[in-house]
Amino acid sequence: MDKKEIAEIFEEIGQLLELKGENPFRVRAYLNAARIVESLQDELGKLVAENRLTEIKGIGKDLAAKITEMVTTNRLEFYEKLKSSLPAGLLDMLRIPGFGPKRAKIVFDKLKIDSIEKLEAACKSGKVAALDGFGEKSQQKILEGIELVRKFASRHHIHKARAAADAVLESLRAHDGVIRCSIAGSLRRCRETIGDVDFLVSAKPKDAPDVIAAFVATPGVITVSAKGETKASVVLKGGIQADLRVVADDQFAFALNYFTGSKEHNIAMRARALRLKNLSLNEYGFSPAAEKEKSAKELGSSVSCKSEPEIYAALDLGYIEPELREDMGEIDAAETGKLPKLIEMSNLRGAFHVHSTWSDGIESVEAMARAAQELGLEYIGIADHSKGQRQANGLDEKRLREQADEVKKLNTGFAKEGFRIFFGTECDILPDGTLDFDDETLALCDFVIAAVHTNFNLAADAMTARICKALAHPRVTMLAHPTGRLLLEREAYAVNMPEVIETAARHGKIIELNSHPYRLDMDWRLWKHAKELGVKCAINPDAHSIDDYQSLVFGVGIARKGWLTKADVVNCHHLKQVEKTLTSVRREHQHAPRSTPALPG
DNA sequence: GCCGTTTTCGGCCCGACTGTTTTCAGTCG
Repeated sequence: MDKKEIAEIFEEIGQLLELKGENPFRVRAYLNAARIVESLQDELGKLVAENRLTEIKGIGKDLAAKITEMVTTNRLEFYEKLKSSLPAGLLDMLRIPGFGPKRAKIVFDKLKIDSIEKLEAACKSGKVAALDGFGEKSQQKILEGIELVRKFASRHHIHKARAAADAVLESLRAHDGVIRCSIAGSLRRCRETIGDVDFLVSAKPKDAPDVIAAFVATPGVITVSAKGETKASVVLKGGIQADLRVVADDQFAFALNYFTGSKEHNIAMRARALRLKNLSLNEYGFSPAAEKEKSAKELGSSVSCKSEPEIYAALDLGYIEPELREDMGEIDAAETGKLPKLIEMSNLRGAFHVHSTWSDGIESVEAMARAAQELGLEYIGIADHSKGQRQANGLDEKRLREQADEVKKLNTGFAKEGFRIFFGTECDILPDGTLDFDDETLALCDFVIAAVHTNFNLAADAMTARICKALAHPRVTMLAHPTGRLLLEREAYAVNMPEVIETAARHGKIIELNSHPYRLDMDWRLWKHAKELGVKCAINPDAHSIDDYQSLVFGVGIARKGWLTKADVVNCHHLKQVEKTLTSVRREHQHAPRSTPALPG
């Protein structure tokens, strides 16, 4: 079993134990282990062989034995027994908002309900309301929750959440009672997909009810799920859950930090406050750990912080950017001054992977170039589809030559303006790992982006070999959307990304960050891995229209999550440097051809 | 189940809101 499978099993064990009413700390240990295993950099087999699992914080003797069992035997007896002791549908029911493990256990014990369907039927017949601890309202809420699960099963793409959030934020800012306001939560941390949107407002206590009232009445709010004096929850159009918290202005920094999360980061911060300063930290401030019954809410913070940097400073830490707050080493780095200087939108000097009307884009090459120029970029890389993409009007050899001529002509004009169009292609990687153009044709290009657009259903091994073979091709400069474009689920594919990254490192190739606006979560830890191996990344928009350049923002967000700096991202470099990089990738391989990995079978 | 300048037991982060019950448990973030 690999890390991901083992992580999933630990996660499920955590939920199953919770359903059984087990010790919550035992539950947490499993959920924690799931996170740890998934983000391990070292090879699991190696750790097992060297008996080093228990060196990992959070993995003790018991969990190490379970991991070893899974790695060596491909199964886990404990898990199988546990799983067979409970009906599978119980886990499914936990997706219903407001319906947790305790209630799931009650309806199962009392009514033998083990699926969402049965739960729905029991609610409709009034059986759930009759249970101890339940009532009419609970029953109604469960029904509404089931409705929501069905309607909006998935998380929301960041760009959709951002658009919805910006509208709400604007109306909050316009409110007279609002002193400061901000987005918090995973949206502020730039996750690619967002479960719900968190808003934070500071206001005088007398204004709070009015701010809450205005929030729940914001256009775009379809239902109000909770409304109190300092907190409200609503569902926005499109099914995006949104929460608002109102705090006093001297609590704003603490609340912003708290609600930005992640939960894991918060836990680590609180533990640090206790350990180092004997202070308890919550969303209202710091308070002496001894004064447990009187929190910072009543007393005010014992250390005043007007902004987030001051909170980190109070704990002897440098400021940690929201994107890094995942408890993945950022606190240690902040303590020792090792936090990287993350890239900013303004660091981007160019954008590769730009389409035009030559294939399936909706603007001419010149229009895309002009738009990029207006964004302040120094260059773009045109990369239209290759001939295999018939439906996308992919270019054959003849048209590619014609397009090369057009770009050449445009460049004579642009050169006077200090702008450059690099000429390239988004060349299909065929199922066997060969490319859609021959070497002679590819030689027309300044750069070549290799991309998988067909045969998505290959097994992960075969897909990995296919991509690695293409990466080893001397003419290939970079890899496009490495786990597929997920706008349509069918364009996603299984692939062993660490191996792809290692191959890119070996051959000095660039990997495109998942800057496409329509992707689901990609594991940003991969980019930390790429950085460690010295792989250059590219923040590309995969732009088919001028609007698509907006997606560069998301690419920057992902780059920040991967702790990438300007040096790690090729299109943060200036024109001359990029020119050199592209030529050197080609030249290196002319002189030193490398063997290509064999395809399995 | 993990962890340990209290080292093999007893802690483990903290608070708001809801619904139900009348003092609190469950859920969520």
